[in-house]
Amino acid sequence: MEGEQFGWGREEGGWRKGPWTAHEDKLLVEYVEQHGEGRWNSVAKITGLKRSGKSCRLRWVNYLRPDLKRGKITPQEESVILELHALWGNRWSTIARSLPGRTDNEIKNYWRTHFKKGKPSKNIERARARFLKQRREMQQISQLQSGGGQQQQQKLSQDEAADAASAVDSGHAEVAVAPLAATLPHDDDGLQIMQEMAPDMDDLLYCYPDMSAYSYSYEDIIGGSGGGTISAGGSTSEWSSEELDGGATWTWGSLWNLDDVVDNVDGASGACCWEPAGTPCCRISASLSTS
DNA sequence: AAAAAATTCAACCGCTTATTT
DNA sequence: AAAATAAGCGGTTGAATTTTT
Repeated sequence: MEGEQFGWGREEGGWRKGPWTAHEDKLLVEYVEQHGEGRWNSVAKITGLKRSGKSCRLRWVNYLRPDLKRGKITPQEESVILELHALWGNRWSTIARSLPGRTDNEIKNYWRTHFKKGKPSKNIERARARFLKQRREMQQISQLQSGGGQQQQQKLSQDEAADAASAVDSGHAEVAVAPLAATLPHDDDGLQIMQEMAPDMDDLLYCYPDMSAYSYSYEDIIGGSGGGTISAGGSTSEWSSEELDGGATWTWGSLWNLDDVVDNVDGASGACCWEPAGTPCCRISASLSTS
């Protein structure tokens, strides 16, 4: 008999259930090699495997298929997921069609564990905490050395952040985003946090090393849909975000790709607006550099 | 060091849609 | 044309693993 594995691998109504054993996988793979995909109910008849057709199909589609991509979702794939989820909602299989080698199940799991509203990813929260802490420390240091030749970049963005803070009261925020620097904090997925967009808003702008960027926005900012543009180096990219299943208290702000923007782009800028009356709009102006 | 809490993700369920008989 | 069977979809579950206390 093949490994009567512990756990919930059980028999029920004639069908085996629970985790698949290596031997079961082998039987299924051999069946597909011989008969092709489909006709899942005959797997049991032909191979003697005690699994329902439904179970066989699932195992093949989600795990055994040779064209599956294994390993972690890449930052690029993540952007696609975010982008398409904004567009299509929970149409996982539709989204999966744009991600070769990834299954709807995998994408659904990824979304739920990383972006489910009201539950932003631990990684991002950790990175945020690290970022805020570092910023606090920086402020203390620059107070101690007040007058000293502190990094211009830092000064600049602080000044502009102050501008933004006052602008936010009138419903507008304009914030400079500091150039990408090696010292910026990053989270475990390789995200780099560039700068808070607007201090009053609980909102961060994230940027990948490859210069694709998106922002996450938190509850008190938004409850609806938004959209806007960001442009740099002569190319403009539009973005929009739908409202999540009515009355969302949390959603990501949007994303934009600067994929086609290369080399020392200065003065990238964009604007976003959120629909529900009374919610603040913010204008983003970024200064990005790839070196 | 151990226990508890949190996270992950493979696999399940019920329902819908498509295909076959 | 209708019933039966298969495939496909999305939400949910829970054992195993990882992280935190």
